[in-house]
Amino acid sequence: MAVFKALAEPTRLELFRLISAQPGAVCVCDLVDRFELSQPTISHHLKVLREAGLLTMKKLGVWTFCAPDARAEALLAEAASLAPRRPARK
Amino acid sequence: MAVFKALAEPTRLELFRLISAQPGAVCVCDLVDRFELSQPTISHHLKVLREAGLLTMKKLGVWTFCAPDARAEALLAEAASLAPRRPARK
DNA sequence: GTGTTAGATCGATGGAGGTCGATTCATTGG
DNA sequence: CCAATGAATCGACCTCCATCGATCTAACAC
Repeated sequence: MAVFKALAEPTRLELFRLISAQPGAVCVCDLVDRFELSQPTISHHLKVLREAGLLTMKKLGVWTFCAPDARAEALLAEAASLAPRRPARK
Repeated sequence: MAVFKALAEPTRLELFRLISAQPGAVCVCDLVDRFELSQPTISHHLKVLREAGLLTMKKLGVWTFCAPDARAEALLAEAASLAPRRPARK
């Protein structure tokens, strides 16, 4: 369950939220501007999200764009399936 | 999103899986036997899961029993709602 | 009372990981 | 060619946390 480890970090959760909320792809340079963190740190977090199957990155010229991975939906659905079908007993 | 932090730890994920899979409540002593970890460590992980709203614990005599919290289903559903409705673009 | 057992709490330790500056690579432009 | 910019990688530092042994508390049996 790499999804849990990836989204357990507040910055990564916010990164994924931002990228998921955008209709199109987001440039990495815009993400670096939005957070008060260094560029290497953002790059590191994006790598973790990508390796978890949550993001895809596409390089266009000098810029790199991020978008939700197609597998993200299935991964999060699988995470939600951990919930017990039967409610908790007293 | 304390749920992500709680389930990011492999031992806690397995603990929650075990407890969720059981139809009834599970005794803490059985959990300590099942894992090759010390009793304080299991106790610590159960506390984290409980504070995240995933588990409830009920003391009966000398034993303490664990069961999924009623909020667990909603918490995991909220986590799954992070997925973008629109699939990723190229 | 004492002894025993289940479980929580405390303190210390070691490792994992988030962060940064410096560097390197890649691409574009002059 | 060289310079500049976007982004990744590297090394080091530092904080957080998983883990343990030791201790403490609670509940039961005697």
